[in-house]
Amino acid sequence: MTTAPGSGLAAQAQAARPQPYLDALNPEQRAAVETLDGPVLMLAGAGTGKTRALTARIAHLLVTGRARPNEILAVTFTNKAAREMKQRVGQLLGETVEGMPWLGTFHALGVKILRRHAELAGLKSSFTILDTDDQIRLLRQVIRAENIDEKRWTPRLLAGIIDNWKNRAWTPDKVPLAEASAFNGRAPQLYAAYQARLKSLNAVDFGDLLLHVVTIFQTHEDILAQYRRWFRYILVDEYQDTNVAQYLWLRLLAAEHRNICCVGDDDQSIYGWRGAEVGNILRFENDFPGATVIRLEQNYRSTPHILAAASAVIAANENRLGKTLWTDRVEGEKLRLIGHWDGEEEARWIGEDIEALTRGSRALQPMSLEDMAILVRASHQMRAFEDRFLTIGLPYRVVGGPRFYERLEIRDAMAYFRVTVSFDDDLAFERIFNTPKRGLGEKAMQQVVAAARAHGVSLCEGLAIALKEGSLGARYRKAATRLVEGLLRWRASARDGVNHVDLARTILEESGYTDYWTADKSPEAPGRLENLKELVKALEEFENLQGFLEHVALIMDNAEAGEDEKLTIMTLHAAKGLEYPVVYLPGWEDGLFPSQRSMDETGLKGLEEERRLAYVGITRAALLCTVSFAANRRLYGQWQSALPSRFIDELPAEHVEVLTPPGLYGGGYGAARPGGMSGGLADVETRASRADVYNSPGWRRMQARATGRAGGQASRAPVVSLEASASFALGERVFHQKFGYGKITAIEGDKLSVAFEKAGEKKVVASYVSGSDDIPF
DNA sequence: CATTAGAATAACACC
DNA sequence: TATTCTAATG
Repeated sequence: MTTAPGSGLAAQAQAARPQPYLDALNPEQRAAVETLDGPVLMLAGAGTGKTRALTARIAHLLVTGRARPNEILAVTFTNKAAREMKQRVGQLLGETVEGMPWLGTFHALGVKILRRHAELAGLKSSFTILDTDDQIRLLRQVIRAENIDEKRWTPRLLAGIIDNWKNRAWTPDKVPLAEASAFNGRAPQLYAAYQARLKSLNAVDFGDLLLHVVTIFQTHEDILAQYRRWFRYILVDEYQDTNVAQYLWLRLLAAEHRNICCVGDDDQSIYGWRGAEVGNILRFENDFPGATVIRLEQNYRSTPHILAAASAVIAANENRLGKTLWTDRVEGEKLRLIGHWDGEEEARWIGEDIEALTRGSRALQPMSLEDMAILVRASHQMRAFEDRFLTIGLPYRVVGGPRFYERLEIRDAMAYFRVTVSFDDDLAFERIFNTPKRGLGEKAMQQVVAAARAHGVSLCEGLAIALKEGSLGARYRKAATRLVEGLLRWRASARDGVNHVDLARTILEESGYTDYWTADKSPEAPGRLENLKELVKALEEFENLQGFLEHVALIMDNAEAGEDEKLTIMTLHAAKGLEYPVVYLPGWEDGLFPSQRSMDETGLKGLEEERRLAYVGITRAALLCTVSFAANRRLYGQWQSALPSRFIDELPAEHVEVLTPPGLYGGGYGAARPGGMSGGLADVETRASRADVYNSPGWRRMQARATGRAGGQASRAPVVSLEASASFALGERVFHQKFGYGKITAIEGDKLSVAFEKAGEKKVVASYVSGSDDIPF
């Protein structure tokens, strides 16, 4: 039993220390900082300085001696946020706070706790964390083992289901019958089999990091009590995005002292698909009766127009607590809206606009690229921008795109490290077994599996045994022996304390992996070698291989430390919690944003989440926010056309400046060009027509089309084709991307029956067919 | 066993 | 369109 440190005398002595960090706070923030005891719910709108309040609160806890750094549990949503918070607390206190060991994401904290009590979950404390890729491969094995058709019931689907269950803290035996219909009712059984496989691999997936810890807390009074004593104060950021498992975790820990402070904004709840429950935030006062609720509503980030536009959009949501953000700023740009013919033009326009801003345009000072961000709904939108910016040489950085650690060569290399660290890691072993190619194929693997099964050991040991007892085909012996010897040698080196960076290099060389890529003459080979070098370099920052592997599993954000100024491209999700002076929000088209899938799957709920995403996007901007959409976009190499997002209708006209791009709606006057648009006569001259555009027949027509023909005009024809009628006539000769030419034999609504010349009679959706005379060439 | 051509399929967001 | 999977061939 430790006595409570920081109480009594120490606290009094320290209370006298200066607290300059309080001066910078408004009354609400200050209340949030100084109400230290008991439950506190901070409802903090976008840009209201909640991070400032949170960090000040931590500083206050430390300065007043209420808690030591290691007695505060602070949960953030992303690793980036955790880093930033650590740094800002350090700044407030004028020194780096050594050790806030319990400041991190739920997952990072989960690992930490689980490592201490792994045996209670049937694991060794050296367990590995599987990434999504491994998870899918493992699930495929499980599905195959049960003789289920993996085409109909895909591993991906099962992964989603299990993830969902884990988010709700359901172990296989706790899955309610009513939820168990997928996979012909066998999903819980598959889930159980999967958990068993994980255990035997000494591995966990992301969901387990929470689930196991909750289970341990629920079943081991003593351990829970220990942590309750330990974490004297609990802080939770982005509370609106916590799922049930996380909620239970927090409630278990806070139940006794109730010193829990949750910060959230129901309007920024954008992780419903990951099991987040906005209900958690709405229920807070029930869970913690007598909670102090503090609202932060003064926005320090955005100009009035931006704020008004964002507020108007979010106001369309039914289910919200309701908040009124205000600002005492007066001046500022309106939100800009612009439509484009296609995605490429959108990218081109944004590129030019950005360049104009760096030179100084509009009423704004020249801007640094660091101050600008393009926020997209889906990561595939990034490509058009990357292509464009590469050609014009505009430096950019992608956050959260295809990640470094997901590349083939990096995953291969890491698999080698993983097996070296843990021979039990069958998944990694499978990966390296014949990588690089060493003549050990499926047959060889089967023999290894047989040996491993017979002795009840891992594949790696199975291979060693098979070699020893001679059950491995003669043709495989040479290569297999080399592999086993290599692994043993590397393992021994690791044990002898050989520097892990050198060891990594050795592994890559001795395994033949580096040579493999050196010998490869394909154009991407040099890049891959380059990446491997980078990987080895990255190891330097860690103490050993294991530490590195853990880092990689949890921290997938590539926080590239770049000195050069770069523009940022990222998803809306990744942008939460960040702010930029200049923000571009491209791709506001129905179907893309709001995403069709989101609406199909969860209906109104999904739509409202999309709308919150729009709100998050707009509120990232401090000075200038530009929304854009494209009439046509390439999807899977097919041209698709779309209507402007319904969220665009929700932007109040008085806060929006509609720009007309060259070439659309018959526009094209120079005033619309970036660089040429700064005030002056042109502005006055075109204002009326711009407003008209926003309310123009063309606009209305596009709206009206929502009910009419949807999609596909494959033609690159001029703008006029937007107006061309799309109706088809019986007997008309048409062209289809896949089936070629054919004649229409029947029409039902938007479905056509077509007798194709090559493919025979097919039913197709009208939008995939074009009249044969406007085929693009 | 490896290579290859052709087919299938994919893409919503993240720790 | 770009990647991945499959079956057929070397």
